[in-house]
Amino acid sequence: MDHFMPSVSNLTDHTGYLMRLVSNAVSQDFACKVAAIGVTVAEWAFLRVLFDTDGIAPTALADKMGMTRGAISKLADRLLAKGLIRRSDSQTDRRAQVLALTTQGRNMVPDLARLADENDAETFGLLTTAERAALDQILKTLIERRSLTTTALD
Amino acid sequence: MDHFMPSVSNLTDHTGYLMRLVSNAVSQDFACKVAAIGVTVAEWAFLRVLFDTDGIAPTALADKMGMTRGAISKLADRLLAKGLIRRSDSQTDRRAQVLALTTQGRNMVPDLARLADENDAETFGLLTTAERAALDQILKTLIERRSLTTTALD
DNA sequence: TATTGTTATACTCTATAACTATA
DNA sequence: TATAGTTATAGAGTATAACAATA
Repeated sequence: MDHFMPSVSNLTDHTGYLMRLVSNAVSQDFACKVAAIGVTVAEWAFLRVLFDTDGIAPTALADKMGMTRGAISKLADRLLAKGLIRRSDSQTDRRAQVLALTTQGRNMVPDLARLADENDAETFGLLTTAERAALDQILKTLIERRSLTTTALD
Repeated sequence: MDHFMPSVSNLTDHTGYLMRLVSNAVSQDFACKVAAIGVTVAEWAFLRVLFDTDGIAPTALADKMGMTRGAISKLADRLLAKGLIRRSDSQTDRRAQVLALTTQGRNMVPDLARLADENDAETFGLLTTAERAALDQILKTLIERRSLTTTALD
């Protein structure tokens, strides 16, 4: 007499689960590092985009970052309160706004970038050069195929 | 006259950033799928652990899942309200409790596991077999080296 | 009518710590 | 005193939708 054993996959059978484990750990480590400078991970990404695309509209930034306009609005409020960005009215469209870095904000970006470099090195430095290259390639493949082009991929 | 150009790394130069992008997208997709059954991603993991380790204490579960006792307590409240788990007092230690699946909860796990399988296939099926194997291996390496043994890795 | 940006609401997840009851 | 579990608080992130002003 056979028992039909329903095969129930383990959590760790799923690549998505493994990735969430690693990703959350890396993000939390990074969050601790940037917290020392007084910003969050989302704020760092916001500032980094403005570093290249200064004078961007909130809606455009939302598209670029894969966030809603409401979320961008709240983030902008916080960064404004911290004196890291400026919010001004568009000259051409009286509904629209323009977001830009303050001098303080702009000066902070290289420091934050360095922390991001460090964090990446600490975590992924554990891998061989080949493994690391493979991982980057695979992640970029997934991002492309799934059109997760939150921030233009170079 | 040289300008010293401070090199500021891009967001996409960081493996951690790429991974967060992919991981968040995968998790959100999965969250939508399991929401149809009425649970969250964290609740799925909770139920899946109980499926193998029925009758576990909250503190032990917190250790196993890499969460605080407070977080486990809130999760347990929700799962209790949904009728998916049972909470009883330990026989041996009157401070301690025992968490176990209800019949309804146990019956739900294979369905959830199937959704997790599907979600994984949809996302990582885009990769070649070799790429997928490499990704799993690399993630497991990172989890081991960083001791992210939230749930025992097989 | 559609779009820009803000605001309100709500929910998940996380972290810290105060609290009780028991050991 | 240490441990088991609960609860309160707070902040980050996410999502939806109502709203006022402008196009």
